[in-house]
Order: sequence, then C-alpha cells, then structure tokens
Amino acid sequence: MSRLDPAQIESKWQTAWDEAGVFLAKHDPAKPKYYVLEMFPYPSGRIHMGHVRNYTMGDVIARYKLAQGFSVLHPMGWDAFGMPAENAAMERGGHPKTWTYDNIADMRGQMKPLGLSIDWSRQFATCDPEYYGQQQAMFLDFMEKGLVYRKSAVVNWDPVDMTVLANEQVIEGRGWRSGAEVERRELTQWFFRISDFSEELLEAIDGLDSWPEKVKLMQRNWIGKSRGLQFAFSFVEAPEGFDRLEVYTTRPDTLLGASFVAVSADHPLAKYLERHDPKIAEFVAECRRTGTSEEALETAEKIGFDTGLKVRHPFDNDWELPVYIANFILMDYGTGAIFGCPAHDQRDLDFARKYRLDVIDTFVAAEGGTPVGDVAFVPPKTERVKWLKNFAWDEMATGEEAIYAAIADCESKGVGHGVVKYRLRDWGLSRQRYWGCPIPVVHCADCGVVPEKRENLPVLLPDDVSFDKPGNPLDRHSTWRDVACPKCGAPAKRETDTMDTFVDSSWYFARFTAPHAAAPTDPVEAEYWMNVDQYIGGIEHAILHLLYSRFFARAMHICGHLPAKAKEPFDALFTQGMVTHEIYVTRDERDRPVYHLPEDIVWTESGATLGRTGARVEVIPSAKMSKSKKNVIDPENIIRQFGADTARWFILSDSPPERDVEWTSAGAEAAFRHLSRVHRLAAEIAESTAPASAEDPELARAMHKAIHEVTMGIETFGFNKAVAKLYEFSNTLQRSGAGAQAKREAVRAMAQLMSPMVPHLAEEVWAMLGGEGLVTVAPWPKADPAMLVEDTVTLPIQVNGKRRSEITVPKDMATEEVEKLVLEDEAVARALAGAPPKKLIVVPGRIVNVVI
RNA sequence: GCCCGCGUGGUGGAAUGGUAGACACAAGGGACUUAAAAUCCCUGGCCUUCGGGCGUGCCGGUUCAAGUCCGGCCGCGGGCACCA
Repeated sequence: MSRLDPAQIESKWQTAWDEAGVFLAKHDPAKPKYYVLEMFPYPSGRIHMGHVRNYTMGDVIARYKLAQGFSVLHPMGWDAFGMPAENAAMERGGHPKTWTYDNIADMRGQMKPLGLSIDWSRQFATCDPEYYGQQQAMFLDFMEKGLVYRKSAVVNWDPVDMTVLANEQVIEGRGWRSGAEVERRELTQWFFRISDFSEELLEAIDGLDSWPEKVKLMQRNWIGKSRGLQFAFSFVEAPEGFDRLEVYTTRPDTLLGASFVAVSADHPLAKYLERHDPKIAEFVAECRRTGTSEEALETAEKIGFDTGLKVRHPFDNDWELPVYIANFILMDYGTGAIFGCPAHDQRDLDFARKYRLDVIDTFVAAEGGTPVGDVAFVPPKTERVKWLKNFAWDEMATGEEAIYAAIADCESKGVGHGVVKYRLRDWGLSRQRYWGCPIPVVHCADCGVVPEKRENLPVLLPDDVSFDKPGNPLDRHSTWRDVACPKCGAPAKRETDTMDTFVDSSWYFARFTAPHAAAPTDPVEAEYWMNVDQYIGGIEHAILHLLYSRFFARAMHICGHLPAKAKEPFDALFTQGMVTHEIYVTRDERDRPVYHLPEDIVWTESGATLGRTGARVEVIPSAKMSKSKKNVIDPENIIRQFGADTARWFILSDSPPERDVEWTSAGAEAAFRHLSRVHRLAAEIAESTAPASAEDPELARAMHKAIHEVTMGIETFGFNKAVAKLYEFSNTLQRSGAGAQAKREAVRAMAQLMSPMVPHLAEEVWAMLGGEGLVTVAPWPKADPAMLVEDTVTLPIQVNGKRRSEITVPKDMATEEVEKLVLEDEAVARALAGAPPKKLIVVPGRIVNVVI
C-alpha cells in the first residue's frame, strides 16, 4: 500500500486542473455566477501564513461554489505600487520596477503550490501601464464630473527626505526614515470629494447585511455624523472685513454657560490678526510648529492667546465674551471656531482655569451645592437631570431633549440653524513619490491645470530615474517633466505628484471582470460579474480601503464605468483573524526583551531555557508573526515538509476563521497524520475484496449527516466546524463494519466534502475509488432529508432541570406514552418518592423535564 | 474620555433557551515491536458515603429549563479621539 506523498500527488493534480482549465472564469449567461475575492497582496517578495489563511478560505468558497455549478470568478493580482519598492531602491540600489516584478514572480511561485483555484489568466499588477493608464483615464473622468479638485492643505513635511509624511510616519515629531524634525507645510494637493458622499455612504451601510457588524460600526464612526447648531457671534468692535464669527456646537443646551470664544490658528481671523500684531504672529507660528501626529497632539499643552476682541452673547447684547486663538481647535471641523462652556466641558474648563475665565454653572450639577471645581459636569444625553438655566425645555429633561429644544428655540429666535456635520474629510491623494500612478495633468502658466489628452494616456513613469538624492525623482527628471501644454502648446510642466496607492486598490475588483478591456471596465462583463459575492481580507482594512472602494464604485457609476447595482461593490464581507505563533523571550541587562529562535531553546522539566547560557526563557503564545520577534513560519517550508493540503487543513481547523489562530508544529503534524489516515483508509477500502454486501443504513445516515453538516459549515464560514464534522465522519467510517459497496460510496462522499479544503488529497482519493472525472467539478452532494432523521430518539430526562436519566423511544411516539414511560423510569420514581409530579414537560424529540 | 466585542477543561474550541465540554491538541495508560519510529485501543471537569452534590469570570433576575435572555459588577481585547 502506498504512503501519502504530498509532493507527488499535489503537483500531479495541479497539472490536471491546469490542463482541464477548470478555474478559467467563463462568462456563461446560462449559469448563475459567483465572484470570490481575497484582498490582493502587496508584492513584498514573500508570502506569509496570513496569505495562506486568506487565500485558503477564499479557495474553499470558490471550490464549493464551483462544485455547486456556479460560474466562478476567483482572480488574483498585485497591489504593486508603494514606498517599499522605493526604499529597496534607495537601500540596495536597483530599480523599483525590477524589484516589484521580481517579487511578483517569486510570490506567484510560492503561491502556486498551494493549489488555489485561481484564474491566473486574469492576473495583473497595479503598476502595469495597462492598469494605471485606465486609472488615469478614470481620473480625467472624475475631473470632468467634479469628483476631484485641488486645494491647499497642511501636511507633515520631512525637510531631509523632501517628502510628505503620513501621520503614522511621524515618530516623536521626527520623520521615520530621516529622523529630521517634521514641519507643517501648506501644499496644494489633489482631493477626491468623498465627503460629498458622507450621507449616502452612511445610509447605505444599513443595507450591507452580510458585512460584520464591527466593520459597519467602524465605518459609521469614521463618517462621524453629528447634529448641532451653527450660529454667529457679533463683534463688539468688528475687525476689518469680519462681520460676525460663525461657530458650531453639538451642545447648544450649554449656551447659557458660555464664557469665551476661541478660533483655530488657521482661522481667517487668526490669519488677519497675525498680519497686524507681531505677538499674535508669534503665537500662531508656535501653534503651527506643533506636528499633526497623534503623539504631538497628546503631549502638546493646550494654549491660547487673548486677541483682545470681544463678541456679544446671542441672547444678551450686554454679555461680552473674550475671543482667543487656541492651538487645539481644528480648522477643518465645523467652522474652525467654538464657544467655550467651562462648567460642562472638561477641556473648556481646563482652559478657563488656566486663563482665569468665568465658569458659569447652568446646572449646579450637584444640587447639594458643590460648584464646579476641576471636573466639568457633562449633561448626560439620555438621563433626566435638573437644569438650573434652561431656556426652552423642562427643568427635568435629558441632554438629548435639551439639545433638540435648544436648536428649535435658537432657530425661532433667528440665532443660527440646526446643521448636520460629518467627521469624514475629503481624501487627499497626492503623494510626492516616484513609484505610483502619475496624475495625468499638466501645469501651464497661461492655461492653469490642463488634463492630459486622452490619446496620450497612459502617462508612463520614466524608467531612467535615480534614488541617490532625496525627494521625488520625477521632480528632477526634466525631459519627463517639461512638456508642451496640451491646450496651448506653450512650455509647461507635468504634475509630478503620483496617486496614493489606496486609489489603485479602490477599483481593482472591477478591473478583474475585464482585465484587458480598452476602457476601465467592459459594461457587459461588469454587468455579469459584479458584485463581488464574497470579499475576504484582514480587519485592518475595515475603514480606509473599504470606504474608499465604496466611494470609488459610486464615482465609477457616475462616470458610466459600473452599473448602479455595483454602487455597493461587495455583497458580503468576511474579515479573518491573524496567524500567530509563540515567541521566546529573555531580558537584557536593561530589561529590554530579547527574542530567540525556536532552535535555540532547550526544553527542560522546569521549563524553557536558552541552549548555551541556560537562561530561563519566557514562552509567550499567540504573538503576531514578525521578523523581529523571530517567530515567522515560512509557508514554503511547511509545504515542503507536509504538503499544501496539510497547511490548508491545519489553518482551517480548530479556530473560527474570524479569530486569531495559533500555528503550532504539533497541530501541523496532527493534521498531516489525519490526512495520511484518510489516504490509508481510502486505499484499504479501494483495494478491499470483501463482498459487496447489502447497504448499511447506519453508515448511509452518517454520510448524509456529514453532507448536511459540512455544507452548513462552509455556507456559514464555520470551517473549523466543517473540519470537525469530517473528523467525525472519518472516525465513523473507519469503525464501520459496513460492506465494501457502502464504504466506497461513503469515501467518495468524503472526498467530495473534503475537496474544497484539501483538494489534492480529495482528487487522489476520488480517483482511487473510481470517481468519474475530477472531484473538483463533480456536482456537490446533496443530503437526503429523510436520511437525517433517526427512527428512534434518545430523550434525556431531567428532574427539576437536572439530567437524571434517559429513554430511547420511536421518534414519533405520542406524548402521553412518553409521559407514561418517564414516570416508570427508575431514577424518576426515586426522585418522586411516590408523590405525583407538579408538572411534566415533554418537548417532542428533544427533552423531558419532570418538575417536583 | 467615547463606542464596540469577548470571558466555557491543561490548550484551541463545540453547543436553534433543551444531555455543557462535539472535534482536535497536549497528557496518562495499554497493545504491537528485541527496541524505536509508525500504527491501533483505552482514560479523563471537580467532589462523592456511588444516592448524589458542584461546575461556562462574579452577583442577582426571568424561565419547567440559562454558557445562551435581562440588570449590575470584575477582567481582557479592539476601534476612534484636541471632532467643539
């Protein structure tokens, strides 16, 4: 009998699938379609276990749908633009393009042995001119429809690398690469008008029934809708050109507690004042020096500057409030100006105490008399509280009622109006980088910003660039940069900014439906294949990527590139957990962690120690895999050692897909043992010469139960449960005394049920048992409902809710008869001790409860 | 600070309000073997006077029946955050 040899069978069946072309997506109007997509990878050069998990899950779905007769689209591509390629070029020399395409070839080579049911004929990389050229065409469409615009914005500028940094790249106020102190600079940049879609993107979340609640919530919070009052203060003495001062508040109910007004350092009023008062100029400059990074914001002291200006309270002309410039006010939220109510907002209170401003308690929060000290009283939104100063609502009202009443009252008095605001900002897409999609416009001294002519697309990235100097090589590339204006022909300059790589990943799913179309999409193909029926990826993309894609799908619809149904492009979303692995840690003399490789660890009775020194090692399970922690498991090694089926089987077992799964070598070995057992069992049964006796109802029942349960497991993303049911079925099969014919049928069913998860072994087993053709395309088995019902049922008997006994009865025995048998039961009789039961509850087919 | 999720054996985890711990890992015992590997079989929540008692983070409630529903605590994890 042959042993399981994964290397041999896996390449054999992969070749068979390729030759049969079973994974090529075919547009077949006669069939229902199914589009499965896993978030495409960045071509770093190595696949990791996270990829294996992601693509295995998608593959289970794709293969299952294929067997169910769907026309399946399961493509793969590469999110290939981005900084790492440029960093590699800077560090090691070479060209980002070479580095990227080499990595793609390497990674494809590493993915192939996994036996994924991918239609590789549709593969593309976002750095292919064919792809980014269409993206440029779409950018021009967006320009025509007013979906993209330019404005000046404050950015983190690294003066050494001469580039804009994302907030995450600013560490303690310094650039992450250069270590140079980051400056705040105003640059003119391109923006997508995503904020125009705030309400639509928010409302449509309600329709995303097959998205995780968690992701929907994160998106709702990110869009951040709030209702409030916007109104204007009039100045006691208005500065030139400033008539009134607009503010926005979500707590108009605290208006009677107002004691100051503050504006952002970027507010027009601040900008006006800094031109006239050197002290204000100095203060404003100070504010602007503070970075925009989280650290900078958290540690920065809240400071303000009294402008000397005064405004009048909207309810009382004699009530004057000072106007401050403060460093903690954001220009791009609300109006860039606020009123401060120290008694009922902690930050306002801190500010008021610091600058000795009034604190007006509109509540006397604790009616007992404690006035507001250093802790503000924030009126609760849903709880009824006693208001001392209320201008439009009951003395006892909730904060929400008060807010609502305050807005209505202010509107009736002509003091402002209720408005809705969103936290969502427009999406800045300009990057001062080489390795990205060029923005296809030209800057002309006379014509301004001129779109590149369509016939000149794609605007290709030049190959002859160098990374020996900081900054964007496109800026220095005169023959690329200096062009004639597409409109007037005068000498002009190309836009040298490239697009954020999130743009590339915001529509790749649509491009897969027609990867070589001469337009961004092909309407016929998009109509057939869209939407993505099942999208699978990491939770880390819960907000940006998914929100941007939802926006892009809408914008593409407006430009005629996607049908209306694709405005929400992902019908179902699944977010999978990480693959973790234990780490081995010791501490150095300064108590910093030092990580060790597994092969350096010696296991002793007292625990883990370090081989050479004998130092005690702390073993921490479930750590995220990372190079620095020395706990990375390389999928290539695992496949070489055990085969792809084992890697797939293990990663699907045990842990629910949405949770983290810990990789353990014991688990991988166990998975391999089980698959070997299945292989051996199948071979035994295939070779068995035992007489083909009559059918075996027990085994048949187990088979139908397995079909039902595994199917349900796959349908509900309960892969761990599907795997458990397959273990159960193979255990039953192994112990079964059924005849050869019944066993063969059961093994064939098992091969089919296993095929989405361990496709190579399934093919092998299927072939051994004389299955027709490829199991991959064999129609998915159906459970016979009649076979799922047992003739007899075992009913547990509870006494006062505690299990005491059980009886086995025919499945449709009358309740009265069951009751009779229950009362005759020994344990029940003992508990009753002669007395009649208070109550007897029979749940047919399930349970009996005797209440005494 | 605001919002959300989760607490079940030594471990990963099962369980439409209906037998808690399926399935697997690790562990212990046994068979086969000169031996090992491989393989196969068995045991297992805790206590017990063998009747039973106690068990799903803690306290209480609803119910014939609660891991599951409700209220309150405790702990862990995640998201957002100078957002007015």
